[in-house]
Amino acid sequence: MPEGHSVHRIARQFEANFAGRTVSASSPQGRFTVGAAEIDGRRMLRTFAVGKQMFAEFEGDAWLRVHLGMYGAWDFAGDVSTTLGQTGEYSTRRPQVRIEDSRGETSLSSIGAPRRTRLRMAEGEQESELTAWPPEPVGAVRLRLLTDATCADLRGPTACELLDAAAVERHLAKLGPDPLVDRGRAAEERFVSRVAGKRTPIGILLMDQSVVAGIGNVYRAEILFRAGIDPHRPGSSLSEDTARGLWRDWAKLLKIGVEVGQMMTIDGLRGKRKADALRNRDDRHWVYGRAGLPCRVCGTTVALEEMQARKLYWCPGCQH
DNA sequence: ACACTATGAGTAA
DNA sequence: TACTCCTAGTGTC
Repeated sequence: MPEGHSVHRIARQFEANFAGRTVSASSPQGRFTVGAAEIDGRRMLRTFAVGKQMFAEFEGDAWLRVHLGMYGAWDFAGDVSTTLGQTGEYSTRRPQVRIEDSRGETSLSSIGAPRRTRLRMAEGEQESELTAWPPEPVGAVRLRLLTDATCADLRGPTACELLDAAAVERHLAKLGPDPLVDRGRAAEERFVSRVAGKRTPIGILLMDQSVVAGIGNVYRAEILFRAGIDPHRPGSSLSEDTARGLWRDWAKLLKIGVEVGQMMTIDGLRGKRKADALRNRDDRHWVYGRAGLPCRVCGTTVALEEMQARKLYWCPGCQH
């Protein structure tokens, strides 16, 4: 679920609903009690994402750093106003969180990873429980951030810690360029030169957050397929233009991902095919998760192997 | 009840 | 390369 696009969406959600507001913080699960107490009652100044990491600044030089890891998630409830799309990443298999906006209208949230529905009441439950505010925490909520109107629950992060500005800088310094943060030509050049100087397979370089921030296992496989590049090729074997193309395609896919709320890596679809792709994860990618199936382009069986303890999907027919 | 999986990454060996 | 941490959903017995 969380590659770079999700984290940018979540950061935007915090900007929309938490920035500038006083926030109460707690750790219902109990594993972040001290940190939550530290920011409880402070005003959140801003939130931004770099790669897969999110940083939220609170007044008084208190920074929250969150990394969702492989299955971390933020669930939002209450007023979740946003200009983002509402495509519904989890519409088919996961229940959504019902959102009531400031006008009292109800919609479904596709932000974060809604895993619980409040649409259905258990038998015998009171109506008041349905609309209780704040909602009862469900599952292992590491951190709950709450304003008068909006509730954000964090579960399963691989990192959740409080830092000062200097420590934030140290984390940022380790990260490679993120197309949504580093928009200039310099970022592109930084990526290109990092790739050109390494004999490491490009399939590994794309996953290295110090080379480029935000790409995960899905985007890695898809970007390389789209470029027709064998993941095993050393970075140094790619032409400068080819490396540049990878960066630009990542920038394009990331932008789509943030807008749509899904890793849509087969872009340009229309009509039924687009609808299918939005609804079914199986129709969304060229090679990711398609081991043993025929390549959508050439029919060659999509290969699967372990690379750095992660599953690598690619098409030996299309990628050289 | 238990086993296994996942869009991640740090650390030890 | 292997182990570790975090959580929830799915599949198997």
